Amino acid sequence: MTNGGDPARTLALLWRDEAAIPRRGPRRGLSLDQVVDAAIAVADAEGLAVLSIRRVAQALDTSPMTLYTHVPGKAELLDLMIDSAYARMPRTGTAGRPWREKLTAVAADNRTLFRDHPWTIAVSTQRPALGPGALGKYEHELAALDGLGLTDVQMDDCLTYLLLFVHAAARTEHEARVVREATAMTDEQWWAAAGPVLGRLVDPDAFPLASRVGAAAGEAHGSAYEPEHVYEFGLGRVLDGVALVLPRHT
Amino acid sequence: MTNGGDPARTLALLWRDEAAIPRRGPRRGLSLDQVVDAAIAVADAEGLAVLSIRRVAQALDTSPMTLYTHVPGKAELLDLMIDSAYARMPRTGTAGRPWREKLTAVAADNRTLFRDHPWTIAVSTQRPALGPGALGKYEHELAALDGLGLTDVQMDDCLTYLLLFVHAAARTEHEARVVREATAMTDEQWWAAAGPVLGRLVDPDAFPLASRVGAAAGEAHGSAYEPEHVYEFGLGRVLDGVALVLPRHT
DNA sequence: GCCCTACTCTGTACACTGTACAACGTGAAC
DNA sequence: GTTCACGTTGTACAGTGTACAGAGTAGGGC
Repeated sequence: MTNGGDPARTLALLWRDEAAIPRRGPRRGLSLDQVVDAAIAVADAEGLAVLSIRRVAQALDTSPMTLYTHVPGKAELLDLMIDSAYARMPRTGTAGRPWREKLTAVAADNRTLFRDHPWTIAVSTQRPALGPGALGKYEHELAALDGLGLTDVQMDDCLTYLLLFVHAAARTEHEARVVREATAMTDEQWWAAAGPVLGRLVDPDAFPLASRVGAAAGEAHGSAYEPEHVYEFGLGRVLDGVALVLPRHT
Repeated sequence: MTNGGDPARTLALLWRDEAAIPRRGPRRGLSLDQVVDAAIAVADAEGLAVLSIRRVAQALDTSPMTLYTHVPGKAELLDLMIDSAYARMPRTGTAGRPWREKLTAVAADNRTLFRDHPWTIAVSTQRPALGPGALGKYEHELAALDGLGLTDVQMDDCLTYLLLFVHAAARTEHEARVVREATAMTDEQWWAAAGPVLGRLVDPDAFPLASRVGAAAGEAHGSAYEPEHVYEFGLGRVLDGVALVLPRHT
């Protein structure tokens, strides 16, 4: 999705490198920040699927091709959007608190990011666009793992693992909401439509465990996936897993 | 991505409901399985981004609109593709082995699925298309958690948690490969291009932890994300986390 | 054996995407 | 004052899912 072209060009944009801005020609009618902010506004309000160059240009009351003088392409625009979202996301201060609280706060901050800007869930973070936002985020999150007796590599491992979980949980939660809105059907309505047909087509005795456990899980949390429960259960297991890596298991 | 229209219609297709096949009209030149298999072949070979109704029709040497007599739309086609992949994925037998081995095998089988059919990573599994493949998969995976003293709800929780991790790990691994191929650049080449520019633009003292830990992690596993390491480390933590849920911690 | 009609197959059409390209006007540097 | 780098813009291309309408086919009822 992202990672468009020349890394050097993208970095110059991310860090607003003054050496890269041209000295000749007409004045620009728009600043880079205006373009990025408009793109974020569109993505927030209407989703990544609706985000298009034409749509952003429309929001800025200019022509689509004008944007290409500010940004090399859509991929780089996404890089800039992500870094801007990183720079503005919450960074809860937890200095002096127990490590479990610190990591819970890091997870919560990331969850807030994914909820406020669901489009961040879908863009790749491989070869991250290392802008000021991404670096500030990484620095802040590493602080939660500092001083626990972990090696540098272990700190990175644990953080990667934690964020992998939060990202995945946010993705399923977001998918659930998208499906609900796209089908204009709650899970209850969906099951009401699917259940009887399923009952007619499939023999429960052929899938005894699936029938029993599926029914129990469906009854426990409202019918299907309960994102809140997935997150709470998962985060608990993640922290338990990390605890065993710490020199003093606390 | 998936979850198109009428659940009843989709279920009838998934279970190949004979009551739903029409009795009148000309003979069809194609079977549903041919359509699904052709779509899977295209997605395997060329990726989900290239998978289009026109492309599948071309592979079957027919016209695009013909496919719509077999399948209501692209969403339902994806449901059918997924269920077919589920039905054919490996199900390693681990009866009588310790629970850790069982869950490791479940994770490995899913990882194999995601590697053999990377497009399965990107399609939503919310409100899963409950076809024979999905049910068989669920039944088999629950067996790995049976008899450990867990409640039904806990069995579902632990399985969901494990699969969430494998899915997320597979996603980052796949993204890394896509980025590498799309940019025609190895991570080393990318860093060689980005590193010096980054060094010129950013002051390491402003991000002390990030600089130190990032460098250590980059040096430990080749430059950036090492998917194999992420998987091994993560799976270990997942199993440690699950262990504490078991009545007898073993 | 015949007809009706449910069905399959297909070409065309619409609104949408990212962005290459070329033409035109602007304004800073020499 | 001239030059030419640069910003702005309209048009164009190849692609997407699928609605719709027309044409041809064959099973069920008589």
